[in-house]
Amino acid sequence: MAPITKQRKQCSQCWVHTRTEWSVLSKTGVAKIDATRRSVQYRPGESIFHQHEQPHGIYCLESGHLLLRHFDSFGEQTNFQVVKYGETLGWRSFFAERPHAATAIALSRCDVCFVPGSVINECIAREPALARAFLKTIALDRGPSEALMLRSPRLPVRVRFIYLLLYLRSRCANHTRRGMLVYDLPLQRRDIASMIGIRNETLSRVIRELQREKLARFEGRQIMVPDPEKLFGVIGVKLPEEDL
Amino acid sequence: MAPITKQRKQCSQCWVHTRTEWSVLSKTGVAKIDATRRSVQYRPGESIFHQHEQPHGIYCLESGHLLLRHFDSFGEQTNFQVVKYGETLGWRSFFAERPHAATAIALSRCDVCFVPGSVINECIAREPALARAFLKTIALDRGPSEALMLRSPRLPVRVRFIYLLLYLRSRCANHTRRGMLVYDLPLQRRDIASMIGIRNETLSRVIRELQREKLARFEGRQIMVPDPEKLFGVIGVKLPEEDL
DNA sequence: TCACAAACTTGATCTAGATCAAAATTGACG
DNA sequence: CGTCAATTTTGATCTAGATCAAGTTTGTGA
Repeated sequence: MAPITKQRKQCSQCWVHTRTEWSVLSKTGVAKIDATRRSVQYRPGESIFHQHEQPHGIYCLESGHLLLRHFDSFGEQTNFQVVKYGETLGWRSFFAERPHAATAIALSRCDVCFVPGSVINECIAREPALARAFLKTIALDRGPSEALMLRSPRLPVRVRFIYLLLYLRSRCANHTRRGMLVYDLPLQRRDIASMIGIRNETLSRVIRELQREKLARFEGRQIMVPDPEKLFGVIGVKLPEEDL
Repeated sequence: MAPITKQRKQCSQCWVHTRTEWSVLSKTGVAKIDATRRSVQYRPGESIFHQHEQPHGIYCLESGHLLLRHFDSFGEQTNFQVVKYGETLGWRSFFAERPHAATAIALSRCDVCFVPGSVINECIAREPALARAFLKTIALDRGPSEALMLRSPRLPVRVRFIYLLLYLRSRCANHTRRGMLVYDLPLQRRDIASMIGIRNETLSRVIRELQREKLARFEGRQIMVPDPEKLFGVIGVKLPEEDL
């Protein structure tokens, strides 16, 4: 089935616009983007762009979650990023002027806008604030330290998994009033395992262990963490005050 | 011993200026930077900035090599980048507006210029081309795929090591006319091991093995690769024509 | 050029996590 | 609601690479 293309409401009225890099743009800039963007809906499993393809612009995720997945020459695949509604994607390859290093796969129903590169280039030339915004986005994206923690082969699997939960917190978790952290994962076990470079079976065992230690409860795709401070304390990370 | 501060020749006459992001700047821009930058010389082992420090600007490496090293909360350290003369550094944290995620350590005698953030901000606001240049730099920096190959715990150590050689090629290797690739590493064995997350001893064994297979010859800090195409073929990477 | 420390290599074990092989659970669809 | 396929869990082994313990080489400074 081909993805569904439809014209949506204006950018200036789109809630996403206020939360992304575009928010720094002038009205003229937004109008220019609005005039050329294209909105497409994807179903779970469909892909938005493919590894090795030449990038032609930047995407904007209006709803849903998606996954960035890299295939290497050994046939192994690694998921290295979850993208949440309200984020932009595809900028790294676009600004690097290199083929995409990953494939973006919809995890749920996704509304995605595509903004052509030519328009972005124009806007950046005219409004330095947009460049600043993207500079910050790229600079923050999985800064070396975070990537290092998730993948360092020297760290035990359970540590890497807890780091992953830390990473996923802002993307698929909510706090309840009792301070409990609740994840609604858009991911299967296999996808989770692939994010920290381990096998399915190993993930199962780690989960069992954390469950036994009462650090977290796992029910299907839901994870409940009764005491986040305790869980993340295991990896020596203190959560900022406002997060508890 | 305190690092040596000295005033050097003008930026406009510095060979580095022509090869970095600054090259896109107007004369006025360059002059502005020249007026505020500060040049410092470091000896091997000295550090240029420290993990957790707040960034105040961007550095420019005029000569020498340095290493970016990350310390985690488990006391492990990971080297994740070699910076070569003619490159800038410190931009990621600067643009992310976050503390440095790594410490920069001189591997050899290094001449480093520091450009204060306020001037960079001014230049970027005035000349979008500079923002573009940095966007490209950050976007290219260890794009996910490269980082993934060097650190993926699923890849055997020998594969990660060959990927490391591929990565280091542009930073500390030269081709001879016979097509042989010669590395002059500014790194000790332990530093190399730390870049791919393995132990010293394991690195020794991998080296011995590659030597035995005649894929490379190791003499101290020099590595000779008689047939690069063959070596990198092991990891399924084809070098672009112009590199052979 | 000698002596001591640091860096590196080698060999012998040990173990975390992979791999293999079933079972158990979940889910999708008629 | 029942059936079949996909996903996940569990258990039993196996192994790459870590760890531990000597050696050996290299480098540095008197």
